[in-house]
Amino acid sequence: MTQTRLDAVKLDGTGPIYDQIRRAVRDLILSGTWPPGTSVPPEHALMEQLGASRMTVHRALVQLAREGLITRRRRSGTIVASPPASHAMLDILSIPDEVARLGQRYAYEVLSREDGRPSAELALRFGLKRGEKVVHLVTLHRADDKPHVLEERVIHLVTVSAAADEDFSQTPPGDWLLRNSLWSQAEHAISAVPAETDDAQLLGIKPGEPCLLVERRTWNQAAPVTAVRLLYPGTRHRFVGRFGPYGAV
Amino acid sequence: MTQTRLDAVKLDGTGPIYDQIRRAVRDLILSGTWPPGTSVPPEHALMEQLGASRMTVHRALVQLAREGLITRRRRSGTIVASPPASHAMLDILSIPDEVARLGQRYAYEVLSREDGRPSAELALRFGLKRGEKVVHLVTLHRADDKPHVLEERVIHLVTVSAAADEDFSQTPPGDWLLRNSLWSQAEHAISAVPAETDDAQLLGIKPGEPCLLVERRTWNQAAPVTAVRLLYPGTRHRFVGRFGPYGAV
DNA sequence: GCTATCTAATTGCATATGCAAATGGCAAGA
DNA sequence: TCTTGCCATTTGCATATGCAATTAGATAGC
Repeated sequence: MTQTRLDAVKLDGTGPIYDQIRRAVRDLILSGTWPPGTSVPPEHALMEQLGASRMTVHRALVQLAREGLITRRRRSGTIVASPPASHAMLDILSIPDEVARLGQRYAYEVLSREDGRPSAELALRFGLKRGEKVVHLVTLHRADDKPHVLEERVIHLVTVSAAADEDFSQTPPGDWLLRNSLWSQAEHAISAVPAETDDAQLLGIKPGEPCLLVERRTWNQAAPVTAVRLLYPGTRHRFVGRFGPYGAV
Repeated sequence: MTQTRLDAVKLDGTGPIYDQIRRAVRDLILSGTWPPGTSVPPEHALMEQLGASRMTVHRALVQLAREGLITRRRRSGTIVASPPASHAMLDILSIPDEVARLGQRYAYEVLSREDGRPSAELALRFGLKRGEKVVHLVTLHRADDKPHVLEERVIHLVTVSAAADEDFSQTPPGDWLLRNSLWSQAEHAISAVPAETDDAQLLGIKPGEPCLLVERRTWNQAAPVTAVRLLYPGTRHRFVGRFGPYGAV
């Protein structure tokens, strides 16, 4: 359990007090200053430190709890929650988990790796600037030995410098990043494309067969972290989501 | 502005009072008793009717407002919100809106319609029981005159009986349903499939070209409402979503 | 050592109170 | 008629207070 520095909580004076508190704590969590497992100061302490009433502090923390950033228990106190490993809707971030959920055996291999500045073609494909140093990886994931998804990824070394010293032989890059990087925003797009000849061969399908292409880019406070293209054989794969009229269920 | 019957709000005695109030109001909204636009009684009135303090009523309503079920304005009061026409992530429910967002001109035509009990093939495709009476529609949506998406839909008459008397010449079935039916749950799946010969011709592409297939089924309290298959030419279409580590942004 | 009991820390909930902010609608005035 | 200003209604926010529920950790008893 990490020690918490109380004076790290700073209000900015704009908007309602409860919301200032909420944002202050949220920012400490999202910035990584208070990593998952950190205990958040009790309402009492925050109340004194900030000069607000307990109910006001309470309101901020209750809201953060509903947003899933913290978990609270009587007497035990409040701790920073771990981000959910997989995401609602269509975004399952861990491919090993995804395969396990299908009840199949997972395996993967790194097909290629290049470090350094991107080639013109690579920069174009992932929208990189030529100067940015990246790790470029191609990985094939298998389920019960059959090709499951082909992953092509760049990792920005300026944001995730540790990636230079990791060989990804034990942990696939997506899972490694989940544990070794922070992200605050992601964007992804899904489309259907025909398989290129090379990719088709790797996936064990015919060229031109439909594939689901998931492209995802991830940032931490405007700094790029990673970008990935996941190519799924379309006839074998589908994304399922469940929701209600006012939001995800 | 619909008149609101105050005594419709009934607490069930289980759990915190603020949550009883929240659920009571929520249920009145989701059941359609208070349709969108209805004005919710002011905090004062609820406070007296329920014998709770204003702050407790307030807490319930504030939470419903954050969930998007109601909108509140000082002095004007609180009204039931309209369900968002389009949905976060990948689910844009209104195809006219989707096309308008691309800055293109929208048009559509109903290619076929059959009412009654489904054929064996249709029942299989949509997972229907043979006895269920449905409307079966095939609709082609165009953007700037080019085929945009091919829609095949069944509407369950037992749940949406008004569909029998609607010819869908003015409003496409998806939009008509948004206004003329209630739903509480939906499930959708996205996959990539090759275009069948017939579908390819309608969409103006070659047979076997990749398409994005969105299959969505919708229920209201366990009763099926509608099921739809949307076939998008894959190379022209993509779904985009944006989110953060703890949920949609 | 093990168990039952107690204590106190911490969050959860509800109430009462007061003031602030926004604004629909009325009234007065031009 | 049109505009301006005022008032009453309604929600928004913050505080103070008190008690309930949970439970980690200490203590006492065996």
